[in-house]
Parts: sequence; structure tokens; C-alpha cells
Amino acid sequence: MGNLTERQKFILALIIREYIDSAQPVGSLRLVKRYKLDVSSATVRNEMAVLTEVGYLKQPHTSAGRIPTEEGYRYFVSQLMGQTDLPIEIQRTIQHQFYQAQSDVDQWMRLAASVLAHQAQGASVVTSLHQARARLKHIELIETRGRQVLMVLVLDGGEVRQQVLVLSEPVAQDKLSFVANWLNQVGEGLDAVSLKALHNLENDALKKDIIVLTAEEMSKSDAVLAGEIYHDGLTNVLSEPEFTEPGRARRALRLLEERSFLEDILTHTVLSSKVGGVHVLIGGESTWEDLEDCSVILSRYGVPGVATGAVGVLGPQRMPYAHTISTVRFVSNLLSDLVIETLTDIEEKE
Amino acid sequence: MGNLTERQKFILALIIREYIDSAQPVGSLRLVKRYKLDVSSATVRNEMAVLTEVGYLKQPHTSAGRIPTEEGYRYFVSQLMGQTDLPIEIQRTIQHQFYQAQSDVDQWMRLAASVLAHQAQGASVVTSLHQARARLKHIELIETRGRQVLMVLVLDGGEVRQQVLVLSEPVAQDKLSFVANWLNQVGEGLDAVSLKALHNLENDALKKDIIVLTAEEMSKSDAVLAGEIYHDGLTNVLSEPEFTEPGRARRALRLLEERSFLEDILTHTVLSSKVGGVHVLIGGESTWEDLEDCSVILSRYGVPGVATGAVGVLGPQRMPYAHTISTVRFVSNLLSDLVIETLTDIEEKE
DNA sequence: TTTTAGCACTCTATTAGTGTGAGTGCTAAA
DNA sequence: TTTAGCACTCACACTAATAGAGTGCTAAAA
Repeated sequence: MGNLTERQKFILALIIREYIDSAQPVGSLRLVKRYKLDVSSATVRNEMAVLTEVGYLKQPHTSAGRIPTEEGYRYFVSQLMGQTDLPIEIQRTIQHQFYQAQSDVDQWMRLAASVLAHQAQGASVVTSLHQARARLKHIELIETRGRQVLMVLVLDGGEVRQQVLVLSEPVAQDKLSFVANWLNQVGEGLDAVSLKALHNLENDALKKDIIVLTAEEMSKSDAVLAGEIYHDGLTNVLSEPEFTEPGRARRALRLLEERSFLEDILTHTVLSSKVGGVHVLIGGESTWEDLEDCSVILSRYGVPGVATGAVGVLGPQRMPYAHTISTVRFVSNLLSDLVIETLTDIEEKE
Repeated sequence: MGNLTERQKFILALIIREYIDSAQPVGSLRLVKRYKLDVSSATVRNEMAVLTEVGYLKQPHTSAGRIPTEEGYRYFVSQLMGQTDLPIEIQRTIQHQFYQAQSDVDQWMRLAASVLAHQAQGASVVTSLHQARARLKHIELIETRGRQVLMVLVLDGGEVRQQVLVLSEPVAQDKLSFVANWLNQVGEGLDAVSLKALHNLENDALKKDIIVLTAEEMSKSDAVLAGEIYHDGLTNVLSEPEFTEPGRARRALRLLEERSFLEDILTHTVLSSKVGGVHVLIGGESTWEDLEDCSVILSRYGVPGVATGAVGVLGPQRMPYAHTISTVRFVSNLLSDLVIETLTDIEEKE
């Protein structure tokens, strides 16, 4: 099945490109006229019939032009499209924006989301950097009320976690500070596992408790989606003609709102891949029903084994894949570079 | 103008209630039948004419029923509606959810957003707790690469700030730790202003720099919208019939996406009000054009002068005001209570 | 064997024409 | 002051007619 003639490939690519920017079923005559093909519409029609036969095109109704099927898009992306880099001037613009915002990580994420949404004219998602095998840099314990204690952990690389603990009995701030200082001395540079090992050597009940709680919080790093999720451009998808029907729009946007869904999709795609690779999900891939009319472009950024996150764009299936994919790739790499710069001290230790 | 007869008030309230749950212009005959009024439709018609005259009702077109004007809604909310509390069983359910999530502040916010969105069937916004006149609890300086240094500030009450600094020249980690320790000793418990005062007494260039940068970061607390913004239920508004036209839906959702807009609206409403009060914006209030078809219910939570944030719900103008308002009030108070519990130590110091 | 012109056919989208019905405003009587 | 009666308005739903873009097939041309 996989062997199309060159002309068939050419026509398929043409149809997909035309459909992507016209959003209208494309017919044989229009194609010939618009692109000044040196074959007749009848010939094109015959080729279209073949492409429909093998499942790359379909007709919305009997006497309409053709639109690509999911399979058609996949073939296009994998075989026909070719890889292009983001135009250099766009690259510069984006880099410039990041240079101007050389402040907190939060802002990088927001910026990344904004850039993606804007460039790809879709809805963007960026998950916060998420550290694997984190090491303790500093702990702070702050009494709040009675048995409630606020624990602040600074991990190497600068990730910060806050958590309200509830101890078995009230403890004075003096004692808390003492324990925190102690743990800062003996625990600095240890990861969750090493910390837990420490637990057995200790007698003091409070110290034991704090160690366990700290280790627990630190090993949460292993969760797929620990931190914040940044969005942007949700409204972009509402302007696409395929989402005029409110039901569809709702389904698409719900995906981005629901953590559980994102978790699911990230687990099954990005997590298992290497950094820098770009995943292209076209129309749910028979796994996610609600993605039916959408495509999602995802990529993982960061330093694998140390700290990673994911960036992505959601849009209609009829999406300018080449541009979107290169944008996602570029932003992903850019974030990776920033992460590497920021976390250099960690790499050196290893 | 303000003096309607009791019967006029009664009919106005009835029309608004009816329109809120039918989403259809309400006519005189239907009203009489549905509510078994003991007057004729002609009488109702006369009263409707009066209510239209004074600007509380309007007709979508000449021969249709009436729908409320913005003024009509405002009158309803302020004069007619009465205050109701959230049904006790709903209160319990919500409280229960919060008790189960007795962990980090992040999760409270997410939960608050979720509860609001669900209860009010609208899009919810929760801005993170935001500390005024913060005092320094702890500072941590971490070298990353060359002149880049990650600064982590722990403020009293447990708010944590991270910021990447770029120093004028590279500084070794030893030196950074030394300065951090020094500042932890002399600077603990000081607010931004007091810190800046410290600056003049000091000679060491690095110490001076760090003091200034710390004070700067701390005084960012005075910005209206410092931290995260939590959303939920964006898709709820898409199910409302008034947002089937995609243009409207876009405009409404963009409001929630754009930080600048939220900042603007919070500055002009919630910030100037006391905690616990509920603001009701109906249809842009001739200031925000994009809110034309929407209503927004907002409330400030937290401890004024110490740490506050805002919660809110956006929906169509045709909104069950009584229920939404009491939900927003309840959630706002609930968050206030949680904040007070968590920050008790601060109160005691004052 | 491949391409193309010609043609009959299909189906959507648009436009115009027509009732229908819910609703109004006015007037005059109760 | 209320209400019955009535003429009038106008969106909405329905129907029918038409135009137009596109297809598939067949037979001739290359």
C-alpha cells in the first residue's frame, strides 16, 4: 500500500497544503487552476480517487472536494513535509524576548507559553521544570499554629517546595529551627533515598519525623506532573472554523484544563522520549477520544535524569505542521539551553 | 425615578428570574400563566411598559418579550434579590474538600477555583495569596553560572520568591553563602524599607548589592498581581447559549487569560474594598468593553495589610446571582480563615 | 496504456416566498 | 384601575427553486 507514485505524492501534498490554508474541501478543477498544473482536472480526479482508495483523503459528502484523513495528515507529516527550521529572524525575535526576561523560572514558562501560542496560533501548554533525583539544598521550618508547621525546601538547582505539615504534637519554633539547622548540616546534598537511610541512625522523634516528611516531599519529584501548568492562547482555537460548534471547542479546551488528561498524555508520549524530539499526535490516535478533531505537538525539554518539563501546542487537525513543529522544537531547545545554563553546578557535581 | 410600586418590583423580579433560567425573552401571557398571577396579561403588559420606560427591561425586537437590561440586573441584585446563604449541605461539602487537602497553598487555590467553577457553572479565577509589607525570614544565594545567581527569599508567612540575579562580576559560592548568612542574621524580620535603610550603613559592595536586590524583590509584593493565577471551568462559559457565537466566547475568555486585564479590573474594584465584600460587575460597567455580555463576581480574601488575594467567577449576564454571590462569598471567607490559621504567628507579632 | 474532453448526475448552500405564533400597544368598556 | 378585544409587528420555521462546485464514467485522443 505504501508506494504512491511521485505524482500522487505531489498531489496529496498540494491538497493538504491547500486545505490547511483554505479550510475548504479542495476540488480537482480548483487545484489545477490555482497551481497551474500541466495536467487536466480529470487526471487529478483519477489520482484523487486513488488517494481516497488508500485512505489518505475523504469527502465530506458525495459531491464535494476532498479533505485529508488523519492517515493522510500522518503520511504528510512523516513522508512529505520535510523538516524546516524556524526562519532565522523569528528565532532572533524569540531569543531576544527571553534575554529580556532574564528573571525567574516562572516567567520563562509564561513566556514560552506565550511565544508558542502566538507563533502557532494555537493553545499552548508548558509544564514547569520538574526535577528528578533532587538533592536537598536547604530546609526551613516555620511554626504557624499549634501542630501546623510550614516546611520550605530548597532543592539544588533552585526548585522550591512548600508544604504544610501537621505534626503529632505542637513544637516550639526554637526546636524547629534547631532541627532545621541540624538537617541543613547533615542532609545537604542528599537525595530522597539517602535521606531516608539517615532516618535509621537517628533517635530523636522529631528529627525522624522531619526526615521522613522531607524525603517524602522530595520523592514527589518523581511524579510526572509536579508543578504548575502554564497556558496561553486558549482563545486562539476558538477562532478556528472547526471549533465554531461550541461542543467541539469545549472538548478541546477541557483537555488543557484537566490535569489528569495532560498527565495521561504526557506519560504515554513525551516521557518515554528523549529531549528535543517532537511528538505529533493527530486526532487522538485512537486512544484519546476527546482529541478527535485536534492535533497536538509536544516536546520534552530540560536535562533528562536531572530536570525536565514539556511544551506543547494544541490546534485543529488542519494545522500548519511544518511551522508548528519547528516552533515547538525551537522553544523546547531554547528552554533546554536555559535550564542547562541555570543548572550547570549540578552537572559539574556529577 | 427610583420608586417602583410593589407590584412593579414583584413583576420585575419575576421576569428576571424567569429569564435567568429560560434564557428566552419573557412575554406577558407566559408570565401570567406560568406563575398563576391574579391579574391579566394586559395589566402585566402595562407594568412592563413602565419598567421598560425606566430602563430596567428591553425588547430584543419590537414584537418580542422583555429581557432585563444591565440596569435591570443591577437593580435586581441591589434591591430585589435579598441575601441568601449557601445551603448548609453545600457548605459542608466544600469544607470537607478543603479539609482533605490540608497540604500546600497551591492546592488550596486550585481547589478554590475548582469549587467556584463547579458551583457557579462559570469560569473561575483565583489569584494567589499576596503579601503586603513582607518581612524577610530567610535568604539563600546559589551560584549557577558566572555572574548568574539564584536568589531564594523566604518571607514571613511562608511565601517564597525565586529570582535569577545577574551580578556585575562572578562571585564564588563561599562568598555568596557568607553574605547570605550575614543577611540572615542582620536582616531577619525586616521589611523592604528597613532593609534599604541598612544599605547605607554597609561598605562591602556585594552586601550592598544583595541588600538592594532583596529589598527590590520584596517590595514587588506591592504589585497587585504578583503570583500565579488559577483558573477553572473556562469551558463552562462555552456551554452558555449567549456564547455560541465564537467571537463573544473569545472575548470573554481572553479576559481571563490576560494578566493585564485582570490586574486592571482588580485594581479598580477588589483592591479598594475590604475583605469579605463581594463585588458584582454587570456588563463591563461602561469601563471594560470586552465584558459587554458578561458579569463578574469578585471578592477579596485574606488578611488586609498582611496578605490578600482575590477570587471570582465570570459568567453570562444572565447568571443566578444569588447563588453565585453566596458561593463567592463563602469561598472567599473560607480562604480567609485558612490564611488566618496559617499566618497566626504574624498576627501575634503585631 | 495514459490522458483528457464531454456529459450526466449529486449534493450543498443560498435565496426568496409564505405562514404561524408569540408578543405588543392601543382603545374602550367594566 | 383593570381588562377584554383587536390590529399590527416581526422573528422563526418551512418550502421550493436555483446556482454552482464537484464527482464518476465513458469514449476518444495521444
